[in-house]
Amino acid sequence: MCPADDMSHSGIFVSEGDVMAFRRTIIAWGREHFRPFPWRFTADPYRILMAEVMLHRTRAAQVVPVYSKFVGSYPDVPALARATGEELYKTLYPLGLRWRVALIYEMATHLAGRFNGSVPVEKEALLSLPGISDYIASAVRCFAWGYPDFLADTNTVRVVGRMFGLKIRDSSRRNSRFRNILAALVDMEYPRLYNYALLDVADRICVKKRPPECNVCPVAKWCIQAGGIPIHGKGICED
DNA sequence: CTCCGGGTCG
DNA sequence: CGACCGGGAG
Repeated sequence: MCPADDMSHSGIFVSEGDVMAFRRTIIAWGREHFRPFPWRFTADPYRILMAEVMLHRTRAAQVVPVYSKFVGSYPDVPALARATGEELYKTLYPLGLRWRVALIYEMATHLAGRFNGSVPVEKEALLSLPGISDYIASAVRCFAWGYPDFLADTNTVRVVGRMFGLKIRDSSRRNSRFRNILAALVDMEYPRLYNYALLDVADRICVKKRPPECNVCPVAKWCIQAGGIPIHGKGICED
């Protein structure tokens, strides 16, 4: 029996109220350290979807100029559907992963053909789009419509892995224990702010490079790695 | 579960 | 050099 199967008795969180305090704390920190990427100032699901595809295995800073040029040239699905492959290739080339050019082009075809030029809100429909899996589907649903979907990527998995002392592997973002924790932690009232904050903590504080910045981490008191856990920490769980 | 992708920048 | 707000193939 590992921590996190029940948040309130995980040894990390002593009660549901403690979980709420965690959410409030990370959101408060997130508001002060919000990274102002251009795709964070729109609720247009099309633009958020395109941003997430561009962010796939690509540094956010590298995406910024390409994203801005892209939405200027193709502000909506019809405009994208009219684009030529050569135009798209030139716009997206600086991002690398050139298979994304064909993917985005194909995506425009699906959105225009099957979804009347709009981005579907249902998880199943999003997952039916080419190149879209759990992370991007959830990110679009949360950031565009405010659904409290959890985000499981290498960064958020690293944060909860350290918090709960779970061994982090390449497969952890698809592991049910990690996913259950991430799902249980999401703030149901402010999911956008919460998920932005979690991503920003992962990027600015809980960095992959060791050691992480635990001395300035806003949620260190709920983290085994940071030496928080006041009373009965359950220790490391291997698997 | 493991492995790969790509131009770009810290 | 190594790593990047993941997804699909093997």
